[in-house]
Amino acid sequence: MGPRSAPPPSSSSPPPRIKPTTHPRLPSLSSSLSLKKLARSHAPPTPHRSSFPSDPPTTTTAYIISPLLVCGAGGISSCLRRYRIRAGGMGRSPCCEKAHTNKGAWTKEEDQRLIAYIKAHGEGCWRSLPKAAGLLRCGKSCRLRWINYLRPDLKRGNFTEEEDELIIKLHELLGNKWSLIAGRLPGRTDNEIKNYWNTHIKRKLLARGMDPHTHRPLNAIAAAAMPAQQQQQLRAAHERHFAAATPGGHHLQPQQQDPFAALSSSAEPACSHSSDDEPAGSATPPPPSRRHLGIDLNLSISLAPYQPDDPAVKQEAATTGSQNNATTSTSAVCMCLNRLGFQGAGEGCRCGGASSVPMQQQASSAQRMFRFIAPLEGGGQ
DNA sequence: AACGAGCGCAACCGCGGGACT
DNA sequence: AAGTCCCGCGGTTGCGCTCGT
Repeated sequence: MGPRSAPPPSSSSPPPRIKPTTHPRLPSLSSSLSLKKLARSHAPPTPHRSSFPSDPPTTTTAYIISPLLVCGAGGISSCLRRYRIRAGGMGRSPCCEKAHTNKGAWTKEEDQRLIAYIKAHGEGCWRSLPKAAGLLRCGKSCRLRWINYLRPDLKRGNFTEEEDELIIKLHELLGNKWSLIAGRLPGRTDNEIKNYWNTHIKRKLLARGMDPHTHRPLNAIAAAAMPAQQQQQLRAAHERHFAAATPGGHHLQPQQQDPFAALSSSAEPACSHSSDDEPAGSATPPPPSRRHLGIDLNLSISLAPYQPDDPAVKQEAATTGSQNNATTSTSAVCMCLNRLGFQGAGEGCRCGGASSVPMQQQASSAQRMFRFIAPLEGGGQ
C-alpha cells in the first residue's frame, strides 16, 4: 500500500535488517489486546498519503555553486537561497526529485557515504546534502537517518527504569512533544522515545491502571464511580512506582508543596493528542492552567544527579552559574526555554543568567512567569 | 516444522513555523 | 505584506522478527 512496498532500488543487495536494540520482549498485556489495532480502530481514516502530485513542479531550481563552499559555520541555513536561480513561475518545488531517489531501508554504503560526508562537512543544508554526498536520497531522509540512527552520540536501546519514569513524567507534563522529551534524555531521539512510548510505556501505564493519555486512573467512568479512597490507593501505587524507580535524588521541594498535583488534576495534558489517542470530537478545551502551560514551557524537573557527557553541555552548565551544586542531589534541572539549567533546592532558577543576549531577554520575561518545579517522586499526591 | 498473529522499529509523510526574498 | 522555502516535528506505515499454536 505505502510507498515502501516497493523494494529499495539500491544497486546493492537489500540490507540486512539491523536490530541494534535489545529490548527484552515484554509479555503481552493480553492476547486479545493489540494496542496498535486498538488505536487504529479508533483512528479516523488515514489521510491521503501519496507523496506529491503527479503533475510536474512548476519551478525549476538550480544551484550554481556547491553549498559546501558557502556553508560555513553559522551561515548554513541560508546558503541555498542566496545561490538559487529561479527559472520558472511561482509555486513550491518538491523537496527532492522523487523519481530519482531511493526509498526504504538504507544500505551500508549509503550510511557510510552519509557519515563520511557529515564528518567532513558537518550537518546542515540537508536539501543539498544528498547530491553533494552522492546519495540518491532526499534531504529529509538523510536528516532522519543521521539524527535517528547514525549520530555517534546515540545510546540506542535498553532504556533504563529511570529513563522510563522520566519519560512518563515528561509526557505527563508535555504531552506528545517527543522532541522536547528527547531533549531531556541525552543520547535518545524523539523517534526512539516515541516508538518506545507506543510499544512499552503505554502498556506499562495500562498495567498500572493509569491512562497513558491523561496519566489518571485508566477508566474515567470507573474512576468517577470509584470511591475516593480507592482512587487514592491507585494513585499512591502509581507514585510508588516512581519512588521505587528513582532511588535517591528526587526530592519534592518543600516550598512547592505540590505544583504537580495542580497539573495532574487537570483533565488534559499540555498539548493535544493525536487522533488515535482520542476521538476527534471528544476533545474538550483545556482548562486555563493547561492553556497557560502550553504557551509557556517554563518548567523545572528535578532529576537524578546529572552528569552531562557532552563537554559543550558541561561548559554551558558552568557558564550559567550552576557551579558545583549543579550535580548535587538537591538540584533540579530547569527546562526553561529549551535550555538545561540547574538550580539548588529552595533557590530560584538561575538559568536566565546566561551570557547570551537572547537568554537575558528570556530571563527578564521569565521573571514575570510562573515556574513549575516538577519533582519526579511524590509529586502527584 | 509450518503457519499465522503480534510486535518492534526504521522510515516515510504532511504540516507548521520561522527565515528569507 | 505577501510569497516561498527549508527544517523540524508528530503521526503513521509496513517490513521483518519472534512467539504461540
